[in-house]
Amino acid sequence: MLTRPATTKEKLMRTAMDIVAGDGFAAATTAHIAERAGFAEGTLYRHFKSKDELLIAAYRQLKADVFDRVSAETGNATDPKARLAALWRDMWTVYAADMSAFIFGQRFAESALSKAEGGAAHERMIGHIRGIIEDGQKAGLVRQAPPETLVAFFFPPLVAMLKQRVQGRAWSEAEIEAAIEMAWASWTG
Amino acid sequence: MLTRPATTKEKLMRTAMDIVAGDGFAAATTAHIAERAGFAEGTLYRHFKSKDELLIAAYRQLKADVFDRVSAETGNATDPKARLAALWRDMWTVYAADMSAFIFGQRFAESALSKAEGGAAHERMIGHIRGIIEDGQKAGLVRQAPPETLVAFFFPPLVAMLKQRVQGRAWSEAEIEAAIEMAWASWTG
DNA sequence: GTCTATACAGGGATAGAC
DNA sequence: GTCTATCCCTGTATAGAC
Repeated sequence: MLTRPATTKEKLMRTAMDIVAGDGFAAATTAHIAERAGFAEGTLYRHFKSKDELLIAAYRQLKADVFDRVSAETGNATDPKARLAALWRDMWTVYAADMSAFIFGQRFAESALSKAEGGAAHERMIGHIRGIIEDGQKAGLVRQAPPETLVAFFFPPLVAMLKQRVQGRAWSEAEIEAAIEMAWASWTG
Repeated sequence: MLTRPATTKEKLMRTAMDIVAGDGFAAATTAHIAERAGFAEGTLYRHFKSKDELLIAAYRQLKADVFDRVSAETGNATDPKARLAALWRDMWTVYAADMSAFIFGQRFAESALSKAEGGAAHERMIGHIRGIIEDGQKAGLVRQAPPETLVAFFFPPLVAMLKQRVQGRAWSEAEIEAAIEMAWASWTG
């Protein structure tokens, strides 16, 4: 979902994603998706049982791709702070390079479809950072707060900054550096 | 929008809000809204030009109500840390008491309608916390980072914790206290 | 202000030929 | 696998009586 779509199925998913990101779920009609992907409407139903299934498949694929990309690049670092920084930068890089994917992910997560999806795709990413947190707590570097709280000071600020980037806010390297410092400061106190 | 609806107009807005919060925007049809509010479908159009206008009006009203409630309670505190804590607690109290309003706000903000709304309603709340930040920076208590960055370590973690609350996560007083400490730690380093 | 009835368009999904 | 044609239903909005 992050690379250029090759198959018809991928093209349909990618197109749906772009439409949702650009004009919202209401604009993502089967007619619109098929037309913009360059296929007939009937073709869509040869690849997906329903429109909702198409959107859910696109979301799952997106999350899987992001997870793979991020966990492939991170992982070498040893101390918790370096791992936090690496994960932040990886996610930033991936989403900044594909704002359409980022916006789609946000919108999907707030839609009623996320109920049907279950949220399993997102859980893996949470597990990733939980590992960093728990190692840091064992080493006595990270404060003894519930992991959920610590996670709330990692992803949400990152996402908020990406959202501002969508609106045109340019972030310098120094500002990103500072944000990572702030996340770490919240973890350590 | 946070108190019990009195007029027909308010009843329609409140019902629309509850439906969106419960089953998403797709479920908020004019027929469904009118029926659940106890009116005929045609009545809706005596109070609003369109369905979208109804939803936008509900969002604006909600944001205005939350802003009034929060700024009425906060304001007495003097030092930045106490003001941060007071604002956090106020917002927590308001939204925790009305999860439907909270979810509607989140969903609306990620919908295409937010484009038409403009985001002015949300800006006032941002302005509120910016005041705290700038005073803190002048006093040399808060780090010299861009206010946008500091805001990203206030609202987003708070919202993330409220979202978990919606999912059934119970937060103790001590945990909320700790979260406020973490927000402050991120601001001071 | 509210209701009933209705017009009208648009959207999801299927059938069947190629 | 893909396209064309089509069905049916739902959703928005209006007209007009009470």
